[in-house]
Amino acid sequence: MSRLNREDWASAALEAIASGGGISAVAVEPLAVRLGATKGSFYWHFASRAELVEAALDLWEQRATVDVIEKIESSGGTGEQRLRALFEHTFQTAALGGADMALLSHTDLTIVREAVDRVTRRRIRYIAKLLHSAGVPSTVARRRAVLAYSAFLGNLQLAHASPELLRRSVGSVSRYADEVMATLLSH
Amino acid sequence: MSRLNREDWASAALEAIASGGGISAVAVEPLAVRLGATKGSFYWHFASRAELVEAALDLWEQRATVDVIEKIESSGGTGEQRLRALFEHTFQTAALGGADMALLSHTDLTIVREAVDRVTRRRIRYIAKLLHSAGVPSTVARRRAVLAYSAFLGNLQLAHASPELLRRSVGSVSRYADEVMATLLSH
DNA sequence: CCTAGAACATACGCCTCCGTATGGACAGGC
DNA sequence: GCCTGTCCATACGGAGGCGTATGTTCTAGG
Repeated sequence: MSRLNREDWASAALEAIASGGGISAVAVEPLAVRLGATKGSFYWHFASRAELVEAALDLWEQRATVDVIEKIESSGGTGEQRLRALFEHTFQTAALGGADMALLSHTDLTIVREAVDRVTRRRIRYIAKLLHSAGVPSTVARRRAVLAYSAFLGNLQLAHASPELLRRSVGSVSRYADEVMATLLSH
Repeated sequence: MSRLNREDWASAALEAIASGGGISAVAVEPLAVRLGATKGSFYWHFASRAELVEAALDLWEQRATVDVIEKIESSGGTGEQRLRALFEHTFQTAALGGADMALLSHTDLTIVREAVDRVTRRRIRYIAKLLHSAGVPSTVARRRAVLAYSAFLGNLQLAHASPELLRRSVGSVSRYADEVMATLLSH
């Protein structure tokens, strides 16, 4: 393995978070083993473990909001089509265990709560924007964006803790997405 | 402090979980300090830390489902009135940080996931039962119970990580409960 | 080549927690 | 009042993780 840089460590930390371990999986020595390095390397690039956690959270914030939004935005289409694409993307990536679930689980830590809060606001704001450009009045759009995101979070939680329960009661994912879309766009 | 028994320890452990610490807050030595005792006492009542976690989860399962359901059931009233009472109770206790949020955050641990799964099923089953006795056909009642619970979970999550966001977008709690009730009982 | 600094390895002290071992205190039965 | 079993304190060993100190390799520039 060649030499490592700051982002290699941050990326590995984020990966560790996403792999179910949560924040406590961001431990210097295990990560060092995983990267074929030692603590000596780590403490060259970072001043402390907290700094690594912060870097991993920054990385997550970027990938979970900015990157997704840019991808959707560059795909063209109407507001409604983009909204559909966003749901599609969300259900796919969220289902196969991104870091979202793991981070939502650690909002007792201030730094995590702040990052989650920023991501939440950015996502809701974007959903509201898409709803608005799909014809929903902006004040209503904001309320519904919050509700939609809340439903998404609950669904994510259920999918994680009781997957079979969800499979039996909710039908296919695409049909569910259609239902949600219809509810959000109704007037 | 007089002598302790098994439930004193389990109760203290559950309290530690509810106080934001999560499962990792169930540590023998800190709990011993908090109870004015030592590890010697603990390891008399329990064989291991895992056994304490299990006991705390059992206690939570009892208080978060059976006790609540019994309380609602004994309060009398129609199915609709009981449903309203359940929501009232739920929003109140959940808001001021019960153990729910902390436990939902640790479903990576098998024993927690199983307990959460059982609680989830019991709660959804009860909601469905109330909906049914309020006139909703049983199959529809079950689907809506899942959706209602999912919305509850998402709301809980938002309330925990971004409380002000929620306060601004959703109006008063009672009005929100009315909206949810109306949606669930519509046909 | 050779040197300076960047990148890394090794080894250590410290803390926190788990679990064990063992001795003591406190009750009730006789 | 003493004895047995229950309940608890003290003391220890071990593991894992953080952070530091100090040595060692790699790499670019001259």
